[in-house]
Amino acid sequence: MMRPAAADLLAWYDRHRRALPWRAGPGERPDPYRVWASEIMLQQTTVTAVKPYFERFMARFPTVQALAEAPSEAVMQAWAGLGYYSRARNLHACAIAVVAEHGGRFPDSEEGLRALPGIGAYTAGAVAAIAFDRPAAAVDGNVERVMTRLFAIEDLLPGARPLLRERVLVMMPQDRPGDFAQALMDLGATICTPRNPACGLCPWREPCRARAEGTQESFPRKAAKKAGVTRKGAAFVLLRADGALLLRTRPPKGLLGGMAEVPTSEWRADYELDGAWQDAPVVTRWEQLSPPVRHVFTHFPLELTVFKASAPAGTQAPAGMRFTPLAALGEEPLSGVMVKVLEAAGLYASSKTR
DNA sequence: CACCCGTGGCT
DNA sequence: TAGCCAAGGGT
Repeated sequence: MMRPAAADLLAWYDRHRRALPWRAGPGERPDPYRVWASEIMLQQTTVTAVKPYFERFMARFPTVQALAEAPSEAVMQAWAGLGYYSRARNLHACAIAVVAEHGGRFPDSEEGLRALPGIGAYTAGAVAAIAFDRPAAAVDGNVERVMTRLFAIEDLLPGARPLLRERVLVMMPQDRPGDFAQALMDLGATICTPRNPACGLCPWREPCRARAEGTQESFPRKAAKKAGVTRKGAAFVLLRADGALLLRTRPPKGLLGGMAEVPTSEWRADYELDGAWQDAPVVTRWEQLSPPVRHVFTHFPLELTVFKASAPAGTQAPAGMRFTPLAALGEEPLSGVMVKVLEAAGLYASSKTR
C-alpha cells in the first residue's frame, strides 16, 4: 500500500476547493483579521451558520482596530444567536490586545497567536498556516477524522490528538502549508464525512487504511459521554403599558454570560413550579403559558415555563433590571432560548435576520 | 483530564 | 426521534 502524499491532496484541492467568504482566492493574500475572525466563529459551528454572521460582522467591524474600539455591547449583539458567547468576549479582548500590544497586526507565529485570548492550539495553527503560510498543524474535527481513518488509528480522542499533530507535521508540504491545512479541512467536510464518506472520490482512497479494511465509519474512536439531566425553571415576561419589556443582563461569565434575558428562577433539576410565584420579579397577576419552552444546551436540556403579565405605565424596574422598548429588542443580545421565550409570549417574530 | 460552554442541521 | 456532529477554548 502506497503512503499518502500531500501532493495528491493538493492536486485535489486545486480542483475542488470551496469558495468561502473568508478565504482568499488562488494566489490572493489572505487578510489575517478575516482569517482569525472566521476561525473563531467556526469553532464548533457550521459553515452555513457562520456565513451570514461573518458578512454582517465584517461590514460592522471592517478592521481589527474598528473591533477593538467598539463597545462590548455592540460585539455581543453582533454575535447573538451564534452560541458559545465566551468566544465573543474573547474575540473582543483579543482585538484589543492585538491593537494595544502588537500595533494592530496579528503575530505571525503559532506561539505568538497562542498567547492571545480565545486562541488555542487549533486556532493558532490554523491562523499561522492559513494567514501566514507557516508549516503549522491545525487539527480540528475534520482533520481528526481524516487522519484517524487514513492511518486506522485506534487510540481514543482527545488523547490521540498529539499523535495526529505529529502525523500532520510529517506530511506538511513546505511550499504550501496554508493550502494543505485548508485542503485537509475541505476533504473532511466534503468527502471524508462522518457518515457515508465519498471514498470513491477521495484523493487518498488508495493509501487509506480504514477504507482498505472497510471500517472508515468507525473512526475516529471516541470515549462515550454521559447525558445531562433536564433542568426546569420559570421565566417571567413583564410588559409595561407603554410597550417596554422587563430585562436584565446575565453575569459576565458562565452560561450565556453577558447576554440579555427576561427574569427567571434558578434552573434546577428539582425545580417546583408550584413555588414559582416566589421567583417572580414583581407581585402581580401572572398568566401561565403553555406548553413550556424547551431548549437543549450542550450539557443539559432545559424546560422553562413562561409566565406573562402586564404592568401599568410608569412602573419602575426592580434593582438590577431595566425596561426596554419592544422596538429596541433587536439591539439586545438575546440568546436562542430567550428568543424562544419571547416567541412563546407572542412578543417576537422569528425573523432570524437580526 | 473532566467538565463547562449554544445552536442548528443531519440521519 | 434522539443522538450526533460542527474550522474548540478556558479552567
